[in-house]
Amino acid sequence: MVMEEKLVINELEQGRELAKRLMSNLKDTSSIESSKNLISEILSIYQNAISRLRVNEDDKNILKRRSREIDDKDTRNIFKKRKISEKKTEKVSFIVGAGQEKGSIDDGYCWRKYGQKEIHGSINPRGYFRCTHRFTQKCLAVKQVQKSDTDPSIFEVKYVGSHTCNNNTTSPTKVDTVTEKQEDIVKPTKTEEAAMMMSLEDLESKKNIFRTFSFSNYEFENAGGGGGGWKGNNIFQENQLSPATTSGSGITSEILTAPVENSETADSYFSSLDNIIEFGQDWFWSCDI
DNA sequence: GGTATTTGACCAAA
DNA sequence: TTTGGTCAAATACC
Repeated sequence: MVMEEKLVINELEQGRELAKRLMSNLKDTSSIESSKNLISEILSIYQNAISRLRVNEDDKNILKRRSREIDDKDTRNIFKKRKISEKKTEKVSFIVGAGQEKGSIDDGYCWRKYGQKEIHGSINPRGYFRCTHRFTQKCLAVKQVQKSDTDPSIFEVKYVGSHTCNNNTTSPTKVDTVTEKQEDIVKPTKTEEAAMMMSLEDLESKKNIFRTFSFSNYEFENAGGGGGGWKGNNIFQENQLSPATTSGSGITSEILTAPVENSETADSYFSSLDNIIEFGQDWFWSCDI
């Protein structure tokens, strides 16, 4: 690990410890001054960490440029990564609720598994699914499901192509995707739409927050094979947002811890945090908390 | 027996 | 040559 990264981790750990102390302080209303000092320290530490990361990013960009120059001179020994498909895809991260590691994911459609592949650099294999009605109705929808390396409770699902079939599973809130004008993009069910936030090709963005779900009836790690794992009671259950950050296979999402009293909470929470970091503690103290 | 999953082989992209 | 995506025979389940 690079020295700079160690420093960042160290700073973030300090921040975490201070936040813990702050939390205990806040229980005691008499120590408001102490709490303010702690928050100032936390903000300062996070600011440092962010600055370091930004400097690192600049360094990486320089290295990338140099690397490209070298590539131009000699491309024979450099492995080129497969270009991302130009087809529009939709990537969604799902969190499987506690005790549901072998639970299921239902998105309102019937899927049939046609392959599984070990992915270079990933611990977990990627499952390949196509619409059950591929041959009967020439539905070309495909999806890829992979368990997150960093958090086994998270499934990363990539949809490719759109459903042209009429049939789907039992989801009563299913919307008709055929009528949608979004070519090549799978329209999620209304249940999903109401319950999650999706990101298109921009999952690196820190403001993309995924609402999370638990599933039933999805046999991702099919132990026994056979016997229709996709039919039955497909119930989406909305979970509380839980702290998790996933990365892997180029699919990255951030899921934020926040109370979900209403649907805007997570967004405003992140937005506030962002503002605090961007504008510093002066802004912070000028706000009513 | 019908249907779904598993898994090694094959192919194309980079 | 490596890797990701798909095919299809073998296998398992209902």
